[in-house]
Amino acid sequence: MPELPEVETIARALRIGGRVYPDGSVGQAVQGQIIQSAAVLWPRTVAYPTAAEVEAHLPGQSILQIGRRGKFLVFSLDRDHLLIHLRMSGDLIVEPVDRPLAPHHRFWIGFQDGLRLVFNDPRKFGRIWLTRDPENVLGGLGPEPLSPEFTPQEFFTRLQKYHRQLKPLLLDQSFLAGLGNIYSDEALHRARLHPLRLSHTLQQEDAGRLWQAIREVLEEGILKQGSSIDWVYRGGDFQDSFRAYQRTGQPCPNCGTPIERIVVGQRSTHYCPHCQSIDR
DNA sequence: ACGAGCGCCTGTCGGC
DNA sequence: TGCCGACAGGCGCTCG
Repeated sequence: MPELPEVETIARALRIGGRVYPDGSVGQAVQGQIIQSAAVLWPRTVAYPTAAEVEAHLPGQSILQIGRRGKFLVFSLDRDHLLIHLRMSGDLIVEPVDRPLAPHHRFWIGFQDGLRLVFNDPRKFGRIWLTRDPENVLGGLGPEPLSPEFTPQEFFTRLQKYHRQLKPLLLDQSFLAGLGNIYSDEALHRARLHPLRLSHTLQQEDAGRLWQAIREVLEEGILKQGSSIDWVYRGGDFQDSFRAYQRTGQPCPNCGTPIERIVVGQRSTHYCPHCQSIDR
């Protein structure tokens, strides 16, 4: 599920609790909990250091703070930082330790009061890191799109710097942290920019519209608690606000022209051929 | 400096 | 019904 709004939704739920899962149970907060045990069920889930070291180093540490950087969840512990990337199909679930382990559980942390935090990930693409310095992992990320440091002027300048198609550029986490396939298609549609338009051809006004559109779709996404699509229900409602993503053949909300689907960088890309013209 | 292709994985869906 | 390809919210790698 994981783009910025979904990861932010999960981070908030782990901080304050109250997330309702598909089975109707309600997840509790885990911020402040003391880790009692840790188990890695699929060793390749651990990107760094090793499954054995993760299991050895986590017990005894407290979860002081739960944050997000781009699509990474950041757990600040007494000594280390636990970083989790959900990739395509990962999710974090808080449940009682006496519940049987589900087939797609890859990693879990047990707490003193009988709860555990589980990393569930059917496709096994998700990764975790345990490191003293989170910058080792997060250092290459581009700006945080909802932060005050991300300004229209700075965005315009960096768009000029590259001669790249907008869609792959927006998906590049070193350019901007947090956008994925859904929110980049939605942002480009709202900004009325073609996904293959080259970044350096944007005028300041185009860049300003794109900057605004990115902030809008992310803020709306967070407000709606992310997008729920396909067979994995997540609880968010932003899918009801899609204007382009997965709307191939359906009318553009602006002009009625059928939305088209092309493949860019191996990813489905949805856009309105009328509103999002390739030439300015 | 770019974009394309592929691998990593499991599951769902539509067509035949 | 069963099989088979296309496709899925991500990203790191190689290759031109």
